[in-house]
Amino acid sequence: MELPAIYDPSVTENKWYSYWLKHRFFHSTPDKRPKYSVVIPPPNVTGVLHMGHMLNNTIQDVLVRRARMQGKNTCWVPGTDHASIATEAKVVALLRDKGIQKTDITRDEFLKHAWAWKEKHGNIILEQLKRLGASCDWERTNFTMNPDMSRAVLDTFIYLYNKGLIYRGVRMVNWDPQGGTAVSDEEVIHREVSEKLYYLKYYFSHNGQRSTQYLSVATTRPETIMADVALCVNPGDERYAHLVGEKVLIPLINKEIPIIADDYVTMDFGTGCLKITPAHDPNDYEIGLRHKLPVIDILNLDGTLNGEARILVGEDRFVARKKILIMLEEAGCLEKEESYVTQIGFSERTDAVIEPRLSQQWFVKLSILAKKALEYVEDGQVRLIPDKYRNTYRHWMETARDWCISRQLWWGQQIPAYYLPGGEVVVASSEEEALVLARKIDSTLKAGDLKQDPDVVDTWFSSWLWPISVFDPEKPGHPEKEPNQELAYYYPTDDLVTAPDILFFWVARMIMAGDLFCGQKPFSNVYLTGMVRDKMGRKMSKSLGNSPDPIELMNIYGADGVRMGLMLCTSAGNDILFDETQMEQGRNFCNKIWNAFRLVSSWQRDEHLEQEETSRQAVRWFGQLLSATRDEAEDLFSKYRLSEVLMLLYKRFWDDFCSWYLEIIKPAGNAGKRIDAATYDSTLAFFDLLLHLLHPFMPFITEELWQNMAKRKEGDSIMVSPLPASGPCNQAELEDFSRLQELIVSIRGLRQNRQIPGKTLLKLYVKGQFPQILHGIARRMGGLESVQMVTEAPQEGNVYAFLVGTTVFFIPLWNLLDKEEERSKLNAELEYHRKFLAIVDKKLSNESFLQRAPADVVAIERKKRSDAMSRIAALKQQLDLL
RNA sequence: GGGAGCUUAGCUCAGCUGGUUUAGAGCACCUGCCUUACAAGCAGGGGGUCAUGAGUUCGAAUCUCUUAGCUCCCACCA
Repeated sequence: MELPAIYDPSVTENKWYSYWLKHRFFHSTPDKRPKYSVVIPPPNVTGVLHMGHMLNNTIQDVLVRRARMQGKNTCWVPGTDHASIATEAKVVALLRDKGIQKTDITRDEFLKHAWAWKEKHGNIILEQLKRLGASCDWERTNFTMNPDMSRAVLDTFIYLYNKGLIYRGVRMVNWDPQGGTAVSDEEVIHREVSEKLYYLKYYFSHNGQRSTQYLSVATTRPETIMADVALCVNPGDERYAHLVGEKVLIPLINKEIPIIADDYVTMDFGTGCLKITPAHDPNDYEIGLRHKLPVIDILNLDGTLNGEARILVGEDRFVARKKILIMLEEAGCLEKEESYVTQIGFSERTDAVIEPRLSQQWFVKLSILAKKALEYVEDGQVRLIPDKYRNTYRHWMETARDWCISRQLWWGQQIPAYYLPGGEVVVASSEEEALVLARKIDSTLKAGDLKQDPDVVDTWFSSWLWPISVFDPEKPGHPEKEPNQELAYYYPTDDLVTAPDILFFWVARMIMAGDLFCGQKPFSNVYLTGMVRDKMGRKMSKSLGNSPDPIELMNIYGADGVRMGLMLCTSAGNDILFDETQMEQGRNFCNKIWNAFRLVSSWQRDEHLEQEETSRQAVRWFGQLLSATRDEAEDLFSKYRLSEVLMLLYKRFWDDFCSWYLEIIKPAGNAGKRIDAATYDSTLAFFDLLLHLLHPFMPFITEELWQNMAKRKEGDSIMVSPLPASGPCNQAELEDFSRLQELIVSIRGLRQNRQIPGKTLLKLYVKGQFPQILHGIARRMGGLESVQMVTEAPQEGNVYAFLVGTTVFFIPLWNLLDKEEERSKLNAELEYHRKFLAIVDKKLSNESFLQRAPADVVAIERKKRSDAMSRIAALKQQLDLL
């Protein structure tokens, strides 16, 4: 069969993916084999594939495919996350386009729209992952809002409530006015923003009358002054001590508020005088509690001002700020303003400025759970890769505050709490059960008297169960229940691959849930990927337009090319700077592999041909090199140094297999395309092994070539074929061979230098060590007519002499030698070795070195010394020859 | 404000518990080649006072501290 010179991924990738699916190679059910399991970090159901997913899922696929090839029963569970806030926002926007307001329809109607949307768009990202080659067990595809997953969430809620680990309370929460919901502390992103600090005049009040004296107060939020309930100074502040107890008037609305004293206030910031706005600032709220001050909330849920504000009612908070500044200015209450850089919280999901808001929410007590979850990492049961994240993890776990889990949304699991007409609450898995509980409080209650809490739980409250619930959805909330067969087999999972930004959101909480319900860790290793950034180190974002479309990239470079490009430059925990030339390198490598195959497949295996000595030696060498490579790769894998594994294989394939091995055994021009059977069989075995080693990284091309290199049956696949055995490895022989390579490189350099064409055969004389068995290869690769061992330099006119190791090689060059140039080159080399010798000598003449350094180190130095000396002697001799 | 980490060739990074020829790789670069597998290729080559200053040590890219620059995490001084 004639193969094209350029590898075309588009004709192979689809073909083999379908083939794999058809034969259910990705599917796993429990059996007697050791297992390897991974759960995917479920991408948002609204999501489309971006470079972060590409990296993350390529890493998972590499680990998963490798485990599968090792004969483990391998299970990679895929699925998506319902992502309450993001999805709800999308559906709301979609409805708005249709002219429907969320407030105009019922909860059930809204959810119908949302599910319809999910059915239509929800699987895009999973389909895209198939393009990448992800070997997920698609028969297990899950969704965090599937009925049994939701059941698990509710059971968990009820269990924790009954245990006293979930409570309801009025707290200052992070309110996202755009999403219309509370969010957890972790979902608030702080960014530095240039703001203004406004100095406002609060005039003293004399029985409600404005005095001419005032107190200056600095604030960044002048629109909240209507919610002020006091001014506050530090009790030790002499400037203000006499004023405590006096009253001032709020500008514009002239409401009288007291001056109080509290240690919280720092004297040297601003004016040392703070306005207290309990409803709109967490610290003020605390102060308000201490001083029994009222709470005046002037904001609506959407961030507009309400009637309590008295002025600017209905205006958005930021519009109100602009307007009130003008009003303050006009009223003479704005003293000055200055630039001020401060941190402001933004919603992770909607990017709206977070508003601290006092409200009734549900919380999970984290202190006990966090302590347990910390232990798993501290004692090494859960390994973080790289382990620098242990510190970060510890810090968070030690300071974690309670987790606000209620969200004022409809898309998600509705909180299983039911309110009695009197305000009491019962928690139960259904309205019927709730009624039974409620009747213990009030026996007259009947169906319909109870009102379910309208909120849903935080999405992470379902995804923290993911590694458990995908296998046994009945286990969460029921620690006493026996695990089902699936959970018993697959749990704990082996590796989790995720980004460090959800270490606390997700990873830590999965460990908590794992401990709570299974008494065990959910996974053994957490591989934390870096972030994919652009070439300039910027985050990829839609607004910058620096985020390439992965599908488009795969169209250009092939899935294998893109996978390779990503894997080559990723090390755990380090960000990767995306550069398309890396994909190009990946594509080029595919082409290299393809063409190596073209070469090999053009040969005719001939039983009657005798194996040449050069081929025999090449086979011997490369077989040993491959054994060593397997061990090295194994070691690197155990350390999760995936990019280094790939680089190792890249070099072995390209440099050693193609540039050396194949070039040596390649049938010479006059031999036609016939090759002896022994060499041919070994070559195919090597190729087979290399394809196996490369398969986890580049699944498509390796399958394509593996299928083509021998007769295969329907149902065969490199994925499930046993790894060919490899032989022993003799280090000394490998070293001999690398000296042979050095020799040939020197000869090639000489040719280039002297412009000696490849066809001109040269004579080589050797003084020193050079194994006889390698002479043939030297002749072939160096273009030599003879190799001869000598004890002295040959007397053949101009002789070029050079060193490899401590062996001296001579090549007669007739009239081609420029003696002057040669002499200066030799002198330079001599100089180098003399300097080197001086350094070694200095060490060896140092008494303390000899006394304190370990014996083997001293021995190495002695060896260096004698090597350097023999080299110097050889160089001197060469100079004499000239 | 607190904590963690990074700084090695033009770029991206290895260099693990200090000692293996006075620092390694890939890419990029330079030179010569369309040599019948591959120009997405072949052969050869150049390039770094290991951010800074000091210390520990017989010996430091590697350990300690200083300074500078970057990154991330945590923290709501208005």
